[in-house]
Amino acid sequence: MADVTLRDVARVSGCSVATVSRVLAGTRPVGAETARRVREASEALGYRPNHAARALRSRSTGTVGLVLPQITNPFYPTLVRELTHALHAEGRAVLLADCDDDPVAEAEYIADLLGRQVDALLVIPAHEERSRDAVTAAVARVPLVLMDRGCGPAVADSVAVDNTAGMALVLDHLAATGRRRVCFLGAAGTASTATERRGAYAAGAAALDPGAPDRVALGDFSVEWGRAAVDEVWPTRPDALVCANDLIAVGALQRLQQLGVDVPGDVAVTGFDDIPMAALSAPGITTVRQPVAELAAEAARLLARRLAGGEEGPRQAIRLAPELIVRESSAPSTASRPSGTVPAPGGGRRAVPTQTGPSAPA
Amino acid sequence: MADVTLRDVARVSGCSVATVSRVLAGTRPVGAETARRVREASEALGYRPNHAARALRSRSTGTVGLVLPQITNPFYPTLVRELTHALHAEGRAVLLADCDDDPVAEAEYIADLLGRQVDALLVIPAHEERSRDAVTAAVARVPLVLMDRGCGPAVADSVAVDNTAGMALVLDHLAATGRRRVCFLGAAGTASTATERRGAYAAGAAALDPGAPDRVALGDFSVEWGRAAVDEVWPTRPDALVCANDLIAVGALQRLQQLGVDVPGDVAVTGFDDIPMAALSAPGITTVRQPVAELAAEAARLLARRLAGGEEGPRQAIRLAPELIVRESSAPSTASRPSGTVPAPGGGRRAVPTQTGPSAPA
DNA sequence: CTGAAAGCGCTAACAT
DNA sequence: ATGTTAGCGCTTTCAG
Repeated sequence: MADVTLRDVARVSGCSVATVSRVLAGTRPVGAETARRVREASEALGYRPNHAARALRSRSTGTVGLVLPQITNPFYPTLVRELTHALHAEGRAVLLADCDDDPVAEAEYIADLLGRQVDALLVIPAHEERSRDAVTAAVARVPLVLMDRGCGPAVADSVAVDNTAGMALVLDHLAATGRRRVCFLGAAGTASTATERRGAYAAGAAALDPGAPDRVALGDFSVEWGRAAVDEVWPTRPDALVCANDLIAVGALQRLQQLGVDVPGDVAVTGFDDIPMAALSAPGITTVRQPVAELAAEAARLLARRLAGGEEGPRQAIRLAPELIVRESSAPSTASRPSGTVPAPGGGRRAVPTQTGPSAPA
Repeated sequence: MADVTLRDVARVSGCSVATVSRVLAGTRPVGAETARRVREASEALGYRPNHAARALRSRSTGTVGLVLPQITNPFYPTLVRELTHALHAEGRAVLLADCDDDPVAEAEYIADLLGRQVDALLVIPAHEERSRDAVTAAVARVPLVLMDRGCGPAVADSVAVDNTAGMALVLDHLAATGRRRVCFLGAAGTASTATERRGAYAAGAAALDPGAPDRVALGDFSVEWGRAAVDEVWPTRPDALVCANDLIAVGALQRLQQLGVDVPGDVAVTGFDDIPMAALSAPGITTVRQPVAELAAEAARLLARRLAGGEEGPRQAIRLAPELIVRESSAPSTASRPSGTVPAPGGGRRAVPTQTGPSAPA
């Protein structure tokens, strides 16, 4: 309450402010007895360092800015949580900015955060191209790590899941469970998550069926698009819908159920990200889980490295391996129907089960 | 990049640092011509105020701390978004701390944020009692607004939805659609959201059925509990499950579907909060929508008031009215099935629809 | 190992 | 209306 300063601690412990500073920061060796007295006094007075003063003097605020496109995107809360925890563990605080998918707002937030002397920036760019200038400008001022999405080649250090590997996990799984007429419900646009996932689909789907790479519908990463996409592709009678993220999968599932289509009997549905809703949906959605805690830890590590080692060293692009989470939405089409369910009207061939756990690694 | 300071601007524009400061902050009248020169120089040099210095001197960082229990609780992302937008609009930045439902961590974050000289604190307390000391201590140092949950009587200004009114909306709706054997799936514990909602249920349910106030199962605010709670209450054959939040409702719905129970034919299910999942669930969940944007705006307003007007004025406890969102999960039990849907096997009586929009006010 | 002193960049008295 | 000056609380030379 009463703002206790270094001077107060110095007075009470009977030494100079310099000594107190050294004890508390551990910057330089201090006599054991003196150190004890200082710590005692500091404790007794309830001393709290004034970060503003410290920042002014040491040019470091112990603060990092986190700029993201939409906290309401269900993939981000978990990421934010892991990031804040990782950074707090290093004694840093997190300034949060939600730019609402607007690159202009994003640029303003970045500028504002730089003005507030953040030590570093963590950015999930809102747009592949339109975020680039602001990010590039920021990179020149502070360490900056890009997360989740890219923003041009080698613009900054980056950490993301290996989307290509994730899509391969899905396709392998579908192949192994007898699906052939797969079809991709993806997102148009240049976001790296969109391009990488659809690229990986195109590359891998040919192994299932020569026609598969062309069975692609592109919209955005939303539930609404998932619903609409089903109407677009259903006439081609696919036996699996590979969705570019879980929201699309949720939408697809809804529309299929509305149409009376049996999932997974008639068609399998898969997602990407493993947002909470994927597990809670009925049927549960088979998806690719991003290693969120590890992504956060890597980002924090990269930042720490730049903050310590200065600017040197080449840009790093870290890709972490995802994990396939198998749920009911992709149970083999050959599976017998669970009891308590009614056969769909369209009627489809189906037979022997192969084995499907609620969650199995690839 | 090159750190331009007030002095540089002063030198170039040919006046004193004080004048420059006054021009840029607009604190005091300055000659038009001088002001122009200053602004020009500042522009030309790319001057960026140093917030650390400003904070040290003026004892105001333009920063507010936001402490919450769990960003992964699906109700909070929207709130966080609205709060950050409201505060950014006033030129403040937001320091985020997720205490992971741990009052001890919460206390540490609060102390840390105070050390970082936040101008104010926004706290969603993790615990009704165990958060109190930290909050009380913080209230003595900076303006503080409690959100969503309480933390003892009149500890600080607070903003929350009117839980009692919300529960009344639900009960009225159920009564109007012919439900009588209602039953409450709530949360034990002393969080205000838990106590107020179950209190309101107990108070209002008697109007439907004398036995209703006693048909109560208490657990926590989770999907898992929703599932378990169904097993606990289903033997009493209720025709409506009033859930204390949407997560419980989602769990209840899942378990009911697993049991082959028809919703809303056999039983209606309602939630509270209107998290995104409530709309996306199948059937959509009837729920009570919190006026999130308004809650955020009120909180920002309260903070601004304290920040401007000093400490004076009595503590305010603002309660905002919620809105009932009617979805399929509570359609009258007499409703006919939408076309394109397959009859469930368990077979339940059902008939004419009354009218159900995807979203209707009470 | 410790103390004295010089600011970090800015704002707010206090002069003029 | 403008300039001068004194710090905000801390870290960090530089002496001792």
